[in-house]
Amino acid sequence: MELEKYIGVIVHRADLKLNNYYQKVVNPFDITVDQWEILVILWEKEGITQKEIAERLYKDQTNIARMLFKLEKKGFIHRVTHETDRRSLRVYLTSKGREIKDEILAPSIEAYRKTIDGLTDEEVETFRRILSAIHNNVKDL
Amino acid sequence: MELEKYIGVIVHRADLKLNNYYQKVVNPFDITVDQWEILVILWEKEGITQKEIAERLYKDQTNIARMLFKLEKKGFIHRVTHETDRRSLRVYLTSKGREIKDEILAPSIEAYRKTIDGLTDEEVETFRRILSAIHNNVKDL
DNA sequence: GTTTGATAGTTGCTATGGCAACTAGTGCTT
DNA sequence: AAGCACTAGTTGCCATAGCAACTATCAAAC
Repeated sequence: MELEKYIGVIVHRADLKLNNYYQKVVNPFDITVDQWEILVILWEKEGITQKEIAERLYKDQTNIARMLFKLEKKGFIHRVTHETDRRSLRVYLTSKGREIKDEILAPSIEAYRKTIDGLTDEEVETFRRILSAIHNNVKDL
Repeated sequence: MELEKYIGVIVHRADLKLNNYYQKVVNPFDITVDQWEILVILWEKEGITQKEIAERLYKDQTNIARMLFKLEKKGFIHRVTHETDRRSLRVYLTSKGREIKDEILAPSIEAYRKTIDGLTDEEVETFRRILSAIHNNVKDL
């Protein structure tokens, strides 16, 4: 069976290019795409724990912790021990972390627009639906 | 804008799950998914150079070299200097590398089937077409 | 035939991903 | 209150990804 027939193979290749492109978009802000994802969550709601961020992003708690460490080192966020549960850390934005929210929005939307260029709204919706179905098919296997 | 609206984000999440599932399929053969991709190419044609493998897989030559090193260490392939161009290395399968070809085919096809479970042929084709369009939209940006 | 530019591959660095083992704090049970 | 299972987070290990700098070789120009 040909390599390109496997859905995983073509999705992986597309993913790499997409990530590559998105990385160029967020590069000027001195963050990575994954760090940007964390910031998006925090712009929505501050004070959540590392575990909650991991769940919200469907990512490994281990890596969230490491990314947060880098974001903290770069001055975008800071972490404080949870008042009632001293195992947990609440994550808050610094002013630097809050400031780039508005700056990054326009290039982000522009990136989204370029990603779906030439496709109809219906095609994009169809794509989302089928990708979601595929995702569901393999997520618990 | 919501995180899940970004195509790159949802493609990335799906990619991780797909890779995770495919990894479980090839695990019994003591290889990773990316190493399996290299083997698929070699089952098709032996004696090609590392550069050719990288081009065929749209991957970084650097990483192909490292993966080949691991495949060699595990005894699946061996490399010999090109007869006329001593900079190049031709990659060949060992008997061990050839043997797993047939063993791995059935589980691979089964994995493919599970991936697209519940989707019509037309939906799969549509998905391939739109993914390809998205891929093309970002690949040179 | 020597210089010069291009090419194949390697090494080193930093990024995330996923897993296992570990620490420290929590909370239930007795 | 002592014991024990559970949980949040960290550390270590190995996987790929992408980039820059490097070595060795080739090939074309002179």
